[in-house]
Amino acid sequence: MPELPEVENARSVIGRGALRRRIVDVDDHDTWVCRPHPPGQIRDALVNRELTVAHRQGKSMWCETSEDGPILGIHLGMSGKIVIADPDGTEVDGGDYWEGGRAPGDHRFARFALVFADGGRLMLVDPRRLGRIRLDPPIELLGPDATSITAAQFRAALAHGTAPVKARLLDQHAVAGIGNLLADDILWRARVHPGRPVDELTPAMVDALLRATRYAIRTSVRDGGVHTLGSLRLRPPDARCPRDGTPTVHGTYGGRTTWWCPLEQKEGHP
DNA sequence: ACACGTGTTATGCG
DNA sequence: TCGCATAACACGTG
Repeated sequence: MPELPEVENARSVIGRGALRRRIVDVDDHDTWVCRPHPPGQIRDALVNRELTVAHRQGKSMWCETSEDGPILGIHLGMSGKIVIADPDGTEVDGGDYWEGGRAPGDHRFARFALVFADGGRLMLVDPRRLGRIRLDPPIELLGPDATSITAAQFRAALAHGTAPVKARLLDQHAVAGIGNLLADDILWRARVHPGRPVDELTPAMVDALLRATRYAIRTSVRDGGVHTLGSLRLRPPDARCPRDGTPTVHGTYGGRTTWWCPLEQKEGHP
């Protein structure tokens, strides 16, 4: 499922395959994925325009449109994928990221589409319909992007409150782009317990978390996904910490299943 | 059949 | 009002 590396890949798919092509039709009939827009509203706003630039911040994408048109917001959710197809339906580009069991060319779950003048199309393929398409999304609410966050911004994101650090890392308003697997990897790498309240983090822990964030983001983007992260081996069956062989434990923080090494990531005061 | 899920958001509580 | 926790969302997969 998409995390930041997959979203960056999807953005590049849009950048190389969907810009500067005149839009002649839009399939926006799925009012769940396209909420809050009624059917036809996105079409009316985009027909005869072009996408001009594709942006990403965290796991959110958006495109600028020609002639001072609206911003088109795109979010993949947990199951979405961007696919570019030829006029005859042949898939031209789906990126080289996660397929989620989908066979290339399977467009049964296309929930949204831009149709270009030559008949080609950009589709959001999304079986679970957890993705989102909307006009003028509230991008100003996003925190600093995890790929370019500064030390000062990172410290500020963890500075206040009592939330478990794992929940704060997942908060897209604090830092944009950290998903469940990346958060577990960052905490494991930094040897910080996921349940530690952010106001009980020491400066050394915050520094370790920043370094771990940069490492995890950099390597997973380079590798095109989170699947090369060592922390995946914290997960069952019979999972053991890749560093010390301790059987791992799991719980729930920030509403998501969380795995950690009980030897290295201890609760309580350091 | 049933539980689970790599994401977000509405709702409710103190 | 704020910060945080939880349920809900939708549906394929194991």
